Amino acid sequence: MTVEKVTSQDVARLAGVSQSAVSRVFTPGASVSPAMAKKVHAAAAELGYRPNVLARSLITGRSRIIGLVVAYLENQFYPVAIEHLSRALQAEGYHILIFMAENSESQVADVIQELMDYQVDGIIAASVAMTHDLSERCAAAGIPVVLFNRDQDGQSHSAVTSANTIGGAKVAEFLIAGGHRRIAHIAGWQGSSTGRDRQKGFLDALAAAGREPVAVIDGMYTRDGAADAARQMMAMPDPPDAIFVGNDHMAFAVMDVLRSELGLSVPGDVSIVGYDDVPLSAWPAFDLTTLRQPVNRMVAATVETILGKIQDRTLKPRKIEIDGPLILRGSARIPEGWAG
Amino acid sequence: MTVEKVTSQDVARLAGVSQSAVSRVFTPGASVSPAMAKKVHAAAAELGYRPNVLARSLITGRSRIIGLVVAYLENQFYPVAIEHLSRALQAEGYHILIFMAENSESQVADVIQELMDYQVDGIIAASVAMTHDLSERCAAAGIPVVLFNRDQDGQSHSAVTSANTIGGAKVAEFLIAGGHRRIAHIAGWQGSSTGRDRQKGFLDALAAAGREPVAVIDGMYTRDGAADAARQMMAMPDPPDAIFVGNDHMAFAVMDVLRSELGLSVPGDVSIVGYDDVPLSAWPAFDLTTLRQPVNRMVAATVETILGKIQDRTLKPRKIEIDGPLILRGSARIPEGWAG
DNA sequence: CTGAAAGCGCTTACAG
DNA sequence: CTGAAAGCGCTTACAG
Repeated sequence: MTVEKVTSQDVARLAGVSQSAVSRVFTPGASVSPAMAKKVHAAAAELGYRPNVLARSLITGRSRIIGLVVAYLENQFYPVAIEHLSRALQAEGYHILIFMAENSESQVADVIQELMDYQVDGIIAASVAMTHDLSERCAAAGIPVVLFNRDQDGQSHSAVTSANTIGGAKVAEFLIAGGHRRIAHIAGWQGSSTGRDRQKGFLDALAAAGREPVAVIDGMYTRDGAADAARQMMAMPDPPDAIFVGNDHMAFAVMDVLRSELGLSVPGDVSIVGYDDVPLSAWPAFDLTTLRQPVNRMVAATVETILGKIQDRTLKPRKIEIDGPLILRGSARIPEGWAG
Repeated sequence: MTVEKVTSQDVARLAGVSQSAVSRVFTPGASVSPAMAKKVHAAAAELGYRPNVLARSLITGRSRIIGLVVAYLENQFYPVAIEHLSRALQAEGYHILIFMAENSESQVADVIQELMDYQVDGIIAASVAMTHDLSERCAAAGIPVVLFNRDQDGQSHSAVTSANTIGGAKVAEFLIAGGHRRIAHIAGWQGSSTGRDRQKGFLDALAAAGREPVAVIDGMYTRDGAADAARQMMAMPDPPDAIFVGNDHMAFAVMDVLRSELGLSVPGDVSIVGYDDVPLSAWPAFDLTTLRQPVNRMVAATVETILGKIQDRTLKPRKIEIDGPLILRGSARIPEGWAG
């Protein structure tokens, strides 16, 4: 079992042409005569030659690799996003080098450093905290950074999110219109922009209607956090009759507590609304009413932003917010004549 | 915003040493005096130098990149596996270049080819079909291949699976012991080794007990396939009182049909047993009895196998089967005094 | 231990 | 259009 690396030299020799000619044949847009191309392709096919992408990257300064940093995959939103991101990038000739990181500053910093060692052309950080300093370092190194489903202060990075504040407000209006009297919120992690924005939009819209939440607890984007919050709320003397939960992943945990643990009915006793619209939400077992984050459009915007910046370094970082619809299902009372 | 690439030359100049010296300081195990190391580190820190991994790879012939090919991420088993795989490989200084592929031979062949262009040190194919020819090409190129959660004929690749035949048999014995009279099977995709092995183990064990399944339908590992199969089975004059479903992902769809669509009770009317034990299975909404695939051990075996082969090319490919336990939950009647 | 030199497999001006 | 040459940023024998 011989491990023979076939190089452009070998092909050149067999085809009886120069090594540069071989290189040109495999460089889109380079000028080669049809005769040359034919000879070279024949020799290449015979030897099974393909250009070494790494060697090419060393010269061109582009690796066609995008680094993706992601914290955890239990929330189905992320696998779905990764799948879309990966396919979209592949279609453009790019590939994803994936790094798992704890969502801590030092971990993320280490990971980004490793990513830079690989000479990635760009970095996508999905729901992961980046310090201001870190994103400036990337910018200084000419590596575009786009935050996916999270934003933070600073102008050195781009960010793509759904319109979280508006989304939170939509849920509030929907629950009010549904005639709910005691509305509560199990918030997304308040250390994240999505958690804060959804909560702000929700509470502001409530206030605009002269209403106040009966309870607000940070669910930390975890099942345990959400489940505990649900137990606390339902143990109140006057428990809520509607809960807006900061994402679907937590909403499932809340429904589990209400139905399996407390024997309550959803939406009979409590209406539940989530945020994301992951595939699971449509399954009959949950049938969750939720504010959809349009993954497809978020991914398209992310890919366009990062590739744009790679091709034209002078482009300014931009913040994109994409509006999503409320998806009506069976977990929350639907106001009569509701049209959104 | 200047994009300055700092190279070992720059560091050498600043430190007043040769470029090779700088290289040695960043090469673990190379011989350098403490004084030299200190000078170089100081200069490197000042300039923010880090070695270019791509240039290094060109010489060493190792990229420290592992290609991962995966078909779809809706089944939660895969995100979980990717997360574990990624973390385990990161801990060893390797990283994952991820490729999504349709599970078709030509698509997979294309993807593998691209992976080889990136000079990956090894390839992990998760539940994806590889032709014999393809895995031989990788072997010829000196790139170890390990199939994760799938196997097929041929000795040119390694494979890590759970003990699927034994697992299928365990489920059969459990359902028989539970006193079920009409046992059916919604099989995993029969084009896959896992689907075939689980079915074979299940049917053989049934036969060994003098029993026959009342129905066997291929669920294709999809929600739709499984849901249709469930509808067909429940429409039989004498519907099953127990169904072994080829994986958890399908089992959820089956439970949705039984409970939400047909108004049946699980396990009151029908016992359901799945295969995988994804995190979702433990959620109260499903509470699914299932044969666990020990992801941690499967991942550990995969990492060990592929890194072993990278370090020692003479190692033979190997097939590893890892036994998993039946996890008892509420979706299937538990035989009295059952101890496994 | 250290430096000068060759070379990994390519791309890309530069002549012709 | 084509070839000879330089060079991308490193590692690694080879002398000293």
